[in-house]
Amino acid sequence: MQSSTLDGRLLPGLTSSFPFMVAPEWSGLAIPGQPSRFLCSAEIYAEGSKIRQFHKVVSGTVRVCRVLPGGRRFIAQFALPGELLGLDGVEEHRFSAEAVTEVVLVTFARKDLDTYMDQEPLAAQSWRIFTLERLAAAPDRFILLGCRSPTEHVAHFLLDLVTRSRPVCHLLELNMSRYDISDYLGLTAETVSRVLTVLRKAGMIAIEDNHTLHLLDCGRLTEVASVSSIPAGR
Amino acid sequence: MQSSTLDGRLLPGLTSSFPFMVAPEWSGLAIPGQPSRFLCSAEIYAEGSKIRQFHKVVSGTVRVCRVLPGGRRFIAQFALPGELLGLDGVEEHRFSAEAVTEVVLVTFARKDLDTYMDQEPLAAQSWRIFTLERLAAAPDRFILLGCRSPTEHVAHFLLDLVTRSRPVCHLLELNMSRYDISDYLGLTAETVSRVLTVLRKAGMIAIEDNHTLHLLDCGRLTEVASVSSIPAGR
DNA sequence: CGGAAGGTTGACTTTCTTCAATTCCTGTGG
DNA sequence: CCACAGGAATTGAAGAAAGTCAACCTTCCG
Repeated sequence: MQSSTLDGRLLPGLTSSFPFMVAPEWSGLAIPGQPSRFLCSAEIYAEGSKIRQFHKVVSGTVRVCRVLPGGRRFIAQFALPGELLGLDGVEEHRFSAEAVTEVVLVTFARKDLDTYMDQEPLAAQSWRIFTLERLAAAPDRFILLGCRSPTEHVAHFLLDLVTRSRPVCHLLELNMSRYDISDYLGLTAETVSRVLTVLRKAGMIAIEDNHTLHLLDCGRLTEVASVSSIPAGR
Repeated sequence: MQSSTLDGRLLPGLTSSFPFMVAPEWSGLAIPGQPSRFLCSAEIYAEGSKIRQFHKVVSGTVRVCRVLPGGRRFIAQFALPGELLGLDGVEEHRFSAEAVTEVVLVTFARKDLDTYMDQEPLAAQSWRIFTLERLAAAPDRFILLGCRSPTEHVAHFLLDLVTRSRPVCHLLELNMSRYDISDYLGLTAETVSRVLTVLRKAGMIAIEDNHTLHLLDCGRLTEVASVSSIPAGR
């Protein structure tokens, strides 16, 4: 899904399963020097701040979120190792980004993006692939948020996380709190907790501790995750 | 929002308030001949079909939708005049597109996109602006779908539609049915109807007929539309 | 004129949230 | 190393809100 072919050659693209690497066609845009480090809970950028850079997560987990007028918080994205961060706006950030764990990032200059891509056709192409994929992926989340049952939504979330994490075994490291998860899914922490309990009692997952899950039956989880198990609507 | 400057010159971009026009830097990619016409309810493309083209709406309204496993339908997008259509996938369409009214489209070849943009820096840049804007806009809908109250969501929908329609007066032509609206907002038609009644009784809108609304008090509508009027959640 | 589809309204049910109480971790200091 | 404190997580009971079902009304088109 992530890579595409050009002249029969594999295009690594901007995001990659090797988070610590920057593809050669992008290295010219990376800001030189050591990757930047953020402690747990540190703010990476603030909502409303001018966008000067974007980042690639080397290690750790980042939450991209906003506090809504009523005081409620919504998390737009969890950025995992290998994924990009900081494209949540055109001129200024429309969300803030915070480190869920300790985080290491490589940084790219945003203002040089256009001139850089005019000179680097490979970079321009991998950027187009990346944006098109992301654009095409957004409606899936629309569906989850719109036609969600909490169970479907949580199950999908777990499968999504384990797919995006490198070790595709049954182990799932949940770095974020239940509150983070609920603010990402548009639910309450209580509901998330209840759903996890149901899934555990049904034997689909095992909860080693609050931040370590085992996905015991991915087949059944996938079934549960497929939207609209029951409801009618319309 | 739509246009950006390059060398002090205004970049019209790919989408524009003049739906019948194709910006000069894009004309080379447009498939020559008459714009294509679709009757009301006609299918423009099918879910799962290979993506060969994308379109710009000249006139009419298009719904981009998918029928979910349980039989429920979800509408990912309403494409209005001047807006683009057919970017709902990388290799194949992940949604189908249907004409809500009679629809006229101009068509672009998808396979020539990469080579074309390598030759046309202006086209490449307006494409980047477009995709970045769309990418940055997606989270707003996440919030609406996730933290929605039906009232907030419907009010926002009305304001969004009237903004995207040319005549920015208080008149709003609703081409789609209540079912379309509900499938777009992740609600039921009954709920949409109830909310409209509430807004009407509160004097914020007037319902001339089922497809013609007057937004009488956009200020108050905007207030209502701002997410999280009341709820706590976390 | 009549029928079918779309739209509205009402009563009822289900579901999630809310509020509250309890338990479980984690990290800190004695 | 253990005790303790504070936050995180779970669980339960009650309440609110949207969905479901059903009836009725309206509009549009043959």
